[in-house]
Amino acid sequence: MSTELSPELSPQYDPAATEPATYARWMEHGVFTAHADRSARIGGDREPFTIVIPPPNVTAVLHMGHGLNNTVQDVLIRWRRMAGDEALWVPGTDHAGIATQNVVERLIAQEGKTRFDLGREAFVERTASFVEATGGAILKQLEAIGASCDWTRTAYTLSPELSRAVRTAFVRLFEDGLIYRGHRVIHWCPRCLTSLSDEEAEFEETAGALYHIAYPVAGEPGRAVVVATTRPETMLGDVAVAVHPDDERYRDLVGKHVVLPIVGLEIPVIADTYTDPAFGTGVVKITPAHDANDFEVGARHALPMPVVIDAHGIMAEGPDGAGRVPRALAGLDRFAARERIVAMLRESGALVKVEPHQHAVRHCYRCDTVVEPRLSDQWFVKMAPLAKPALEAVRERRVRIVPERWEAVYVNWMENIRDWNISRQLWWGHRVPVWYCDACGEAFASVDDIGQCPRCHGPVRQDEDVLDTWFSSWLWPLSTLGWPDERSRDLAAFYPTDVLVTAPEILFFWVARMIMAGLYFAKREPFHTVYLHGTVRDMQHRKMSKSLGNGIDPLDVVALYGADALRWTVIAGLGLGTDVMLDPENLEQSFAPGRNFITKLWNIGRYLLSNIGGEPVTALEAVDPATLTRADEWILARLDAAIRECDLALGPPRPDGGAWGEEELRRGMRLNDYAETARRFVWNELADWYVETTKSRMTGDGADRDVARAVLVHVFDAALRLLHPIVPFVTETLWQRIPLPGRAGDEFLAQARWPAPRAARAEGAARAAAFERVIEAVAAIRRARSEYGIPPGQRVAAEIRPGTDDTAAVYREEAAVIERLTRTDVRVVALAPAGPVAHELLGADGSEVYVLLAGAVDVEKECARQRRELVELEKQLGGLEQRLANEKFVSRAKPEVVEGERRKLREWTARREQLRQKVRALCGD
RNA sequence: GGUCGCGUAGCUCAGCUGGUUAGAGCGCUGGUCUCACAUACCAGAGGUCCGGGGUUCGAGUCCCUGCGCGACCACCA
Repeated sequence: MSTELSPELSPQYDPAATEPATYARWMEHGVFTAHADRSARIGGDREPFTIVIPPPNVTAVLHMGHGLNNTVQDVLIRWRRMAGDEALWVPGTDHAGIATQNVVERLIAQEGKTRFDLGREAFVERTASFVEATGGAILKQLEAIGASCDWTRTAYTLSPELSRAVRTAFVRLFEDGLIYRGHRVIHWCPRCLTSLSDEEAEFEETAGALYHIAYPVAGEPGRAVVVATTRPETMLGDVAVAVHPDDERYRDLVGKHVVLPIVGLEIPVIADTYTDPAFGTGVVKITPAHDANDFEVGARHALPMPVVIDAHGIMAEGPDGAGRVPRALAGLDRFAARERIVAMLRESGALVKVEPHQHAVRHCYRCDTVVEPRLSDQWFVKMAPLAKPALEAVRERRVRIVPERWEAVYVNWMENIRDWNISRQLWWGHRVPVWYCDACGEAFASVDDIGQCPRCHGPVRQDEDVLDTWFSSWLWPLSTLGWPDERSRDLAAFYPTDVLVTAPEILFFWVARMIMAGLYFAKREPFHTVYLHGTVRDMQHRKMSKSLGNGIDPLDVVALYGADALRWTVIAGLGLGTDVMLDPENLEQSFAPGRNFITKLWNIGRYLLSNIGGEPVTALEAVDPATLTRADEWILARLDAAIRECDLALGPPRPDGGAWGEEELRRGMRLNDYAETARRFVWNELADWYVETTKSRMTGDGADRDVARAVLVHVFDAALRLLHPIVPFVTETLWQRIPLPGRAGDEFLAQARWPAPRAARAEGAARAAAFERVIEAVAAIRRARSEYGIPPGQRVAAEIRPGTDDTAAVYREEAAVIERLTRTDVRVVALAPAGPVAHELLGADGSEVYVLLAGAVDVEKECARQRRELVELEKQLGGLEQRLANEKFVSRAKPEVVEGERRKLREWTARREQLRQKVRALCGD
């Protein structure tokens, strides 16, 4: 890992041996540590560029989704670090209330205990020590994939600092009247025994049944109304049936009563516009305690709200529910009760019919249990006032969402936002910072613990509930940088952050709420770009998941192919807005392209080091431009083009001014384009062409060798810089070895400057373009050789008839290069050879290449081929002529398009003439 | 039900505001162990751009429609 090691590289790159050591060196030298005082926002001379990690659950284990997500962030942060920004990537973990509590509950279940056996305090302690012992493992795993996080700033949502942020946020919202206690029907998980937010109760399409049940009309024997329900067990809690006020069929029933089957209670028929006359029978049962909509109806009509299902999903008489759960049903699980009730209804003849019914049922996002709507008291955040500025931030382009289409989803959600239930009946999390005084009945929200009632000094008790995990996550960009401490240097230096990289699934859970929190608490949106990347899927396009067993362990990949191969594969496969497909059955196929490319880089490095020699290398700036060969000019031009394309694919890094302009709004963040551009340059231009041309120059001595060495080192250095963000390990390792002119000893590629294109020189551009003629000639000769099946060992001759005087010089001077690359003797001639030849026509300037085969030419074959080519050309030419003859095209198309077509017409016409002559000569007609 | 997206080579996908002979990787075929690299090199085959209409001088690209997928949202019990 140091330049003092032997100049030779091992024949094979060994990532397993190299990567951990390289990472350790970066850490040792604090390469990833950001310095607040260097931020231009507080007087420094660097633009800050900040990313906060989407904190993985503290108990999580790295999976491909993390691999993808964090590689993307690392590419961006390494890019900006090299580009001269003060780059900060804040890592950390989320305490993950429900998820972690579930893990520990499962753990103690193995001991035959429940959390209630332990009691709250002991359970929280147990969980905390569990987290301490095993948590955060995922952060270590991130090191293995090369994540350049600033580990000196690692955060945790349940740390004392972040807890203070949570309490401060709560109290501020409470005091501003945006947090309130609500009594209503919420989503309840009977397994986790907690309420859930709307977002945590996920829809799942389910094939259920629609049960039609007859409710006899009281006092009108023989008459009944039929209601339809998917959850018959809730009927025990019915307090009314509702019809639409305009529904003629039932108008006379409104105000009368029906008899609730099984229970035997008389309940009123009410009129409410909530009822859809077109659905089912147009009569709907009203169960205020067990359905959110029915709750609204019940509240409108001041109906009682009897509870008939308890917290565990068991049929039981709760508040107001006395006498409603018959002994035969009491104690039954809700689904067992459903079956029993249906059977009872069938027996009594009240069950009219059962229809299959496809509908969306909500499930707990943590444990997948069917959610039960439940009447309870919860803490809510009023969202409308928070959503308004967050909506404006996106509309006014201070925040952009990439890909753009997610913007509409965001807007739609924001416009229809509902209040956020933030209390959870869990033990693991931030306890609601509210204290109650039983004596004076007051409730106090406070950042600091309250020991006694501030009013009457009586005893107080803290709210039992904890806050939704996302109530701490939504503060993440603020809290990790030191908020609410207004004097925090990090906050001043790095907030607002820049890019937020995550999956679309948590756009609402997290991203939208962070924007709201940032604007509310700090008056600034927390980032200017939300980059939503795709999902990692298998070849059947299924999400990778533990339960399907179709996952790929990123650490397996690292062990087999190295972190760089993993990173390369996910970045190269990540089109904007597309998913990444990987085959868990065939890791070789999935990751070989990455590994092969890294091997390619390694081998270029080997070539360079074994040919460069020990003498000092001249800096390119010190090389007299007049001594650059065409190949030199060409590769330097290609490098500049590659740099420009990469810059275009990646940036701009931030909006110019406070908001994104129309022009730049959709630019950048195309990481796969960046990867592909860099790969094409390194492989198809640098390795395939330029390196080949240097081989003969390296064996020589004198000035030209030094020029070649200077250019080769310069170009390879730039290539390594260009690629470092994607494949940091191999590039750093190689970079440490290459003999860069004027380098100090302890520098890292990770901190080296991002390459910039050189100032353009007309002379150089012309010479670079001339090298394209060489490439064409080589390709033509190779094609002819291949077509005639000439063994590589067999020496044949080729003659080139230049199209212009200028190119004549090019071929003469580059003949050696062409000979080397084709193993063919080359002569530049003024006339076409007399005898039969294997002939390949050139493009651009009309040059022709003849491959002389010592009498082995198959004239018939050659004739046929040239004929085919002529026919094809004439067809194309016909279309072109037609287009140019079309007045409308000439007058309406863009001038440069027309001009291009005219040029093409001239070239093709000349080629047609050449081809015709060839065909005449070959075919004898 | 609402909104949005997708359908281009065997597979995974690029193709920007409509304008050269539609590209890449993998796979496939043929040839090479050529002194950095067989995890490689060289050459090649393979596409009615989902179907049907339309706008236009010109459509893979824009519009309509059909078919087939997918995502997000949603109080049809």
